Amino acid sequence: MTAPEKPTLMVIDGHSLAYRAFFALPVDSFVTNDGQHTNGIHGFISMLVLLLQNEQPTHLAVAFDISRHSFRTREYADYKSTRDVTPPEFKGQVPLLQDALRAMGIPTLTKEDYEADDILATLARKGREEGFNVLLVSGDRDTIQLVNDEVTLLYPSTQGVSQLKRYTPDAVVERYAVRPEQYPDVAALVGEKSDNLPGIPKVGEKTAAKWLAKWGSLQGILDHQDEITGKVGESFREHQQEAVRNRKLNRLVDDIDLPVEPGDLARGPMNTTAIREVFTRLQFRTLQERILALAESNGAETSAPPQAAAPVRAELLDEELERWLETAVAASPEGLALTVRTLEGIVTEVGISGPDEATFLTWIPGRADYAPFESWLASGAPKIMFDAKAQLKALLRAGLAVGGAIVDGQIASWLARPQNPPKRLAEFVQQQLDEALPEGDPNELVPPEDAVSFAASDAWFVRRATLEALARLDPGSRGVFDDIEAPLLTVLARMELDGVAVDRSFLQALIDEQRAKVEGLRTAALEAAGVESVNLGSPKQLQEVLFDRLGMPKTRKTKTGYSTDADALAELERSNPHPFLGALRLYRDTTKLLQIEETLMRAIIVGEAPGSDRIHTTYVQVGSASGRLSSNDPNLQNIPIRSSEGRRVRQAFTHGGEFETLLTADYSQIEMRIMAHLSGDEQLIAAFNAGEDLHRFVGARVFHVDPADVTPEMRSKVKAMSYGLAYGLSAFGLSKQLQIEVAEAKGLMEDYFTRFGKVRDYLRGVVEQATENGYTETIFGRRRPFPDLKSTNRLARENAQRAALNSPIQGSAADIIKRAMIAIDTRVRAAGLSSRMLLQVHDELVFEVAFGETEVLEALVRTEMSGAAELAMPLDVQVGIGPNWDAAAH
DNA sequence: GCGGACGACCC
DNA sequence: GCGGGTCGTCCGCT
Repeated sequence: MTAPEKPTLMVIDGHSLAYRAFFALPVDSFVTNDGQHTNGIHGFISMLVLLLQNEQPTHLAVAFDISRHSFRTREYADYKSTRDVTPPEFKGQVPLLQDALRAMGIPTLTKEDYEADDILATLARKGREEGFNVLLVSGDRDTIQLVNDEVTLLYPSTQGVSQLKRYTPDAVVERYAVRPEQYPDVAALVGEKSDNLPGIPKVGEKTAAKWLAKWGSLQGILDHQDEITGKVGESFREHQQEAVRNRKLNRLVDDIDLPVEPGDLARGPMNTTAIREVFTRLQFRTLQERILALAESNGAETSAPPQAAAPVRAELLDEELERWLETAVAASPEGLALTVRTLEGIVTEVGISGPDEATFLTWIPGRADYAPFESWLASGAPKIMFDAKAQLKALLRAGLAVGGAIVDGQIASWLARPQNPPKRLAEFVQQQLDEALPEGDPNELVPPEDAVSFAASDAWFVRRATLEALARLDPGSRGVFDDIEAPLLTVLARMELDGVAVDRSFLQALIDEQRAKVEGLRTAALEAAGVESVNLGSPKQLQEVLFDRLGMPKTRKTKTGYSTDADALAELERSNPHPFLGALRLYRDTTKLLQIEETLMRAIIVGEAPGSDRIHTTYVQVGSASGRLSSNDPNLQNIPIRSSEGRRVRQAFTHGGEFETLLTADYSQIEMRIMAHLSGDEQLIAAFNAGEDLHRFVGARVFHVDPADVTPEMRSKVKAMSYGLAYGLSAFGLSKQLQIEVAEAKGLMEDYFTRFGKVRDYLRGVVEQATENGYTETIFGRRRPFPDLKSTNRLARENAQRAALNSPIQGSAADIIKRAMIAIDTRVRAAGLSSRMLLQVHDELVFEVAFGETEVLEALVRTEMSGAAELAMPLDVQVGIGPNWDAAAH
C-alpha cells in the first residue's frame, strides 16, 4: 500500500480462487439444509472479506471464465485437456457465488472466448496506464507475467486460500530467479502439467533461469541453442517447438474488448437486503454479519484482523495462580477451558482459559506450585475441552483427580452434525467462530522469549468455540449432551485405561495353529485351480482364475470387475461346483482368523506380573452418525462369534488374576423392542410381553399357525424379515437372503404388514417426517439430519430414506445402553465395588467381576440395564458368567 | 507413502 | 439392491 493518494484497483480471478477454496475446505462441512455444497463460496467470500479489510481497494471486480473453451483450446486441442472433470459438488457454486457478489455490489466480468486471466491482463494494463495501483488475485501462475512496479499479484499459498503470497517484482525474482516478464519463458520451458503443456524434458526451473539470465528470453535461447552442450542441449533442440507453442499459449492477452473501464469499477454501496437474502440461502451466518458490518462502515472499515491471537498470560504459580483461577472461575460459571498437551500419553503442558485471558503450566510431575491447579481440576467446576478423552486419560494416568463435568466441544459439534464431527481443533474453531486457529509450525525455530504457549492459546479458542457450539444446540440435543454424552466420556476413559485381560499364550497357540494351516490351504487351492501361482488375497487375480481360467459364469458386478465375495462364491458353488471354490473359502476363513489373532497379539500391552497382559481399545464417541460408539486400535466390537473357530478367539479374552470371573450382559432384541415401542403396534408389543420366542410368535401370526407348529424354516424367514425391516429391506433383498423368489418374499412382507400394520405406518411416518423436518430424532432427543431425503438423485435419496428409517431405532438403542453404562458406573462406585465395566459392543456389556461380587453385580447390572428406558414392554437382559468372553456368553 | 476398492468381521 | 461400524490387503498413483 504505497502512495495513499493513488486509487487501488483489485481484480480477482473468481474461478481459480473458488476452485482452490473448494479443495482447501472439507466439502461435507459446508452443506445447506437442502444439500447445496457451499465450501468454495465460503472460502472465497472469507478471503474476499480479508482482502477488503487489509488492502482497502477503491475499485474492484471479479473475473470468471465462461467455459473451458477459449481461443487457446482451438489453437491447441489438448490445452487443459487432462484436467479432471469438475467435481459435481463444485458445480452450481459459481452461479451462487456470482449472486453473492452481485448482492455485495461487486461487478463480475466474463468474456466469450477468453479466460479470466486475460481480463486480469487487460485491466492491469489499463489500470496502470490510468494511474492505479493494481492488485491482482489469482491462483494461476501465468499471471506472474503481469507483475511490475504498479501491479502486484496476490497468489494463494499451498497452506490455504486465506494465506496469500504477495508477488512484487522483487518477490518474483527471489522465488523464480527471473524477472516477471521472463516468467512465461520459464513456464514454457519447464511446461505446465495442470494445463497439459509438456515442457522440455530435463529442463527444470533452475536450468530455465540459468539460460534466461544468460540470453534474456526464450527467443535469445533459440538464437543461441547451438551453444548449449550436453544432453540438455540435445533435449532442447529436439523439443524446442513445444516451448514455442507453450509460450504462445501462456501469453496473456491484454487488449481484449471489455464493456467497462477501470474507472467504472469504483466500489459502490452494498445491497444489504440482497446480502441478507443470498447469505441466508447459503446459511452463512457469521459471514453475513461480517459482510453487513463491512457494508455499514462503508468501505472505511478498520475492523480487527480476523486471526486474532489469544490473550495469553505468562506462566503463573502458587498464590498468583490461585488468584487467577479464583477470578476466572468467578467470572465463568459455564467453566474454564482446559487443554492437555502430551507426549506419548504423558502430560507435558496444560493450558487454561477463562473469559478474558488464558494461561499455561509447563508440567513437571510432583511440583508443589501447581497445587491451585490441581484443586481446581479436582473440584466440581466444569472443564471445557476438545476431544477430551485422550487428555483426560493422561491426567488420570498422572494420578490427578478430575472432578466436574467434561464439556467436550467436539461432542457438541457432533451432536449437531453427526455425519462429520470436526477432527482437529482448527476445524472446530473455523466452523464455530469462523476464525483461523493460530498454529505453530513444527519446523520453525522460535526464540524462547517469542514462543507462544499453544496450550494456552488453544484453550482460549476451545472455550469460545465450545460455548458457541453449545448455544447452537437445540434443547433435545442439549439434553443428550448433558445427560448422556458428557457423563459417558469419563466412564469410557476409565474403561479404556483398564483394558481387558488376554491370555497371551492361548492366543499364541491359536496363531501357531492357524499359521501351520494356512500354507497347506494355499497349496491345496492353487492345485485345485491348476495354477502355478496366484495371490489368493487379490480379488483382481482371483477374477482371472475364476472367470478366465476356470470359465465360471460372471457374478455380481463391482466397480472394477466381478465380485469374488463369499456370497458370490457360494452362488458359484451351487451352479458350478469346483474344488477350488471350497479350498478358497477355507483359505479365506483361516487367513481372516489368523489376521485377527495377529492384530490382537500386536495390541497387547504386556504386564509385569503373569496374567496381567491387557488390551486397551479406544472408543470413539463421535464415531458414528447414529449415536453408537465405535472402537478402534484394536476394534473390540468385531471379535468373531458366529463360527466355532471364531469363538476360540473370544476364549482368549479373560479376567485378571485379582478378579473372579467375567460377566456379560446383553439386551435381547433391543432394536425390535424399540421398533415395537415406537410404532405402538399392539401385536408386536403383545409378542414381547408374552415373553415367548419372538420369532416363533411372529411366525405364528404371519403363517396363520399355532406357535407350536412354526417350523424352523418359518422361524428363520420371519427372523430375517423382522431384522431387515428396520434396515429398509426390499423384497429383492429378502428374496436373496432367504434364497426364495422375489414374489414369495413380497408376499411374505405383505403378510407381515397385514399382521403388524402399525409397523409399516410407523416406518413410513419416520421417512415422511424426516423429509419434512430435515432430521430424525431418537426417544431421548438425539437428532440426525438427512439433507439427501430431498436429493434429486434417486439413489442418494433412497439411501437416505433407508438410513432415516433405521436411525431412530439404532440411535435409541445407543441412547439406552449409554444411559445404562452411566447408571451402572455410578452405582458400582457408590456401592464401593471393585468390579468394573470393560467393554461395550452395542447391545452388550462385559464386566470383570471381583471376588465375591458376582451376585450383587449381576443384580445391579440387570436393574440398571432394564431400567435405562421405559418402553411399552420390558427390556429383557441376558446375563452370562464364565472365565472367558466365550464361556460367559449364554 | 497414500488412498480407493474390496472383502470380512461385528451388532 | 439392508442400517451402523473397523481393518487388512492389494494395487495404482504420486
